[in-house]
Amino acid sequence: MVTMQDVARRAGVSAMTVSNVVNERHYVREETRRKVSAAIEELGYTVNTTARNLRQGRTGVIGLALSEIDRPYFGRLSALVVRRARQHGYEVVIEITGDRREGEMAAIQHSRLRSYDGLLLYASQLKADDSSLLRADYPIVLFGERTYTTPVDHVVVANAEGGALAARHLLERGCSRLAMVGGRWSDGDDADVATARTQGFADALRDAGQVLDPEAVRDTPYTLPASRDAVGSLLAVMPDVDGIFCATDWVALGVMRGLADHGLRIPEDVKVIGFDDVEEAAFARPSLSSIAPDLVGMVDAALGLLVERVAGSRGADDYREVVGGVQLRARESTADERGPAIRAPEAGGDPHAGRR
Amino acid sequence: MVTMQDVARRAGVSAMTVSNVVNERHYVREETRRKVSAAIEELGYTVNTTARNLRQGRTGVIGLALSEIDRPYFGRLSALVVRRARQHGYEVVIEITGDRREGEMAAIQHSRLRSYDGLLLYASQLKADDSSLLRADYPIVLFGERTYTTPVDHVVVANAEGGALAARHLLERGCSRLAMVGGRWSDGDDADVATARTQGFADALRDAGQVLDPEAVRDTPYTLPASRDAVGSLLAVMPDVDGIFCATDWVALGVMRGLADHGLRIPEDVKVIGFDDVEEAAFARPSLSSIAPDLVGMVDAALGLLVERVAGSRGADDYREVVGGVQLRARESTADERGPAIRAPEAGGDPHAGRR
DNA sequence: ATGAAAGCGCTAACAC
DNA sequence: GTGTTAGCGCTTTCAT
Repeated sequence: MVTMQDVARRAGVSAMTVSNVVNERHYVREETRRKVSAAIEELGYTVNTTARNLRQGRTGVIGLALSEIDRPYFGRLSALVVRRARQHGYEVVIEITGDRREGEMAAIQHSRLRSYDGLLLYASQLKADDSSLLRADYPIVLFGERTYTTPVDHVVVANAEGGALAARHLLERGCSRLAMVGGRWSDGDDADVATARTQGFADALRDAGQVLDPEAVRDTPYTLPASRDAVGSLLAVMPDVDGIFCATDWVALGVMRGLADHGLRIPEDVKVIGFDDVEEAAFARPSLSSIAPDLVGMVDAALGLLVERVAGSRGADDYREVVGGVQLRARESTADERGPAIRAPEAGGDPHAGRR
Repeated sequence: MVTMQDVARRAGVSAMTVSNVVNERHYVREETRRKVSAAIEELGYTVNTTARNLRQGRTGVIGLALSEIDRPYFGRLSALVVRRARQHGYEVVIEITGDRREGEMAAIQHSRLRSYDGLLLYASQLKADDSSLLRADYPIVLFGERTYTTPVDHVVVANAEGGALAARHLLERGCSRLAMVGGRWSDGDDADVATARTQGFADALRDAGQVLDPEAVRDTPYTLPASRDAVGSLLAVMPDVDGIFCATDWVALGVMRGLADHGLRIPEDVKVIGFDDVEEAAFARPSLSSIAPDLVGMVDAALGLLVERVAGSRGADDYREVVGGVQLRARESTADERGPAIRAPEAGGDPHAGRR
């Protein structure tokens, strides 16, 4: 292994000068710079990041903890985080929590153990009781969940607003027997992704004079098989359903398959709308209407908050909440029989991020 | 920040003893161990991985370089790699190459710069000419590409065999006007994923007395829009196509959408088969027949090779090639009109990995 | 079974 | 502008 010392000897300077060249500090004489650069080239020197990090008291790595990586939404999220983090000078290590509370808590522990500089945590299962963990003297930004009781930086989709958009869209397209798959009724102060979307959906229906039958909200895991099978149990309690809001597009893909298995046509018999606007949605048959969150804006905000927190440039009591905007993308799966089907897909728009 | 020294003072021992406890070395007296553990607990000590790594000359991180993360196949691959690597005691940092040769070369450079302990590289664009890079005195395992000219550890899907399986399946199901989307004719010794699958497909057709029209092989990017649009150009040269082999399932999803846009029914008018067996495939409508590689076996093999290489437990001239097995998964998209449609989906089997 | 000394490769702080 | 000194937190080596 070639060290700075080796380069310094070769170039006839001190290690410090090599360091100055490597780090592009400006006050190095041009001639010296060239000598050192030549020596680096000849010896094939690369800096030892570990040593640099030890000296600087950082690791240059942030953790990204999420439920699963092999689902379109998380794939897209990861891609955005990795790219953006690198722009901030950080590498990203991915941690899989399996969507379990223990997994999410373990990620926090593990993250500190591994000495990441900070953690971006997609937490769906952490409850207010777990706040002590989040309070940790450790830079954490929560993503995708809203926590009311704990002071913690977090970025959240406008879940309730999205649910309301979906409700109004289905009503407008003539649906009257509405259901939700992947929904859950809130049972306290906390609102996770599922309950927030359900609440927004139910509230908007109520405002329109409709009541959402509790039986019509199927609380199923966000997997393709479970979502497909949810159709059967939904039809058992509501055989004449004509509009389904799915908590995520992934759920919707399973539901569409389930409806087909029951011989139901989309959108003629049942209209379907999802949430997340993953790329698959626009190419499914029929193309899937969806609520599109401003993922790019949210990732930017989250990393901004995390980097600030790591740098300590924000006070210990100064916590922020960023709410990502949502937009309706109407496609074939909610097309009105009276109008022409909308052809898929269009380019993504540029939703706005609200900041409080 | 709490250091070993702090713990040592608190427990009334030396730092070395704390180190011995932390690393679970066996020759520590039980009483001492308890004292130290208590001090660690009280002070909330965690080891500084950076310092440990500096001392041990490793980073504990391996790089995973792949084209894109936000595609089902790569999502699944990443999930497997992350889980398996952790079992070997490594974290994984993901690098996106964008499926460009420069991206792949940059990943190697970057990886050395960042001092990862090793690199798992999904390379599709590296040519034999770039062999010097791979020869680097740096542990690299190639994944998904076959390289003939360079001595390098690599793990590869049985691409040609998979292509042949697809060909024979389509023929067996009565197709006679065959095409391929996402295929590419080889132009040299090297065979990347696309050319290997194309070759296997074409060879199997030839063996069955069919000739694959060069015009019927559409070399399009592996994206949903490009794959959908490829259907139009394919129909222009081959209006009566009745069987399409898609280089990946992702391509197939786009092709299925494109066929629908042209009013063609699957499988009645055109049968479609993909490659990779991603979860979406089994839930598409119709469910997509696919060639399923033994991903689990391949990831195990790749990490095994990489860990050996990092540990230096294999000679500098001892390079291995591992070939991952493939299996046919027949589903609705290639169903025979004469027989009943096969209902999706079944659990994944346990393909065999061949080792040469 | 435990401790003391040394040093991994780098850079902050200061001296020249 | 460039060099010297010191030390980040840990573990290897060797002594006790």
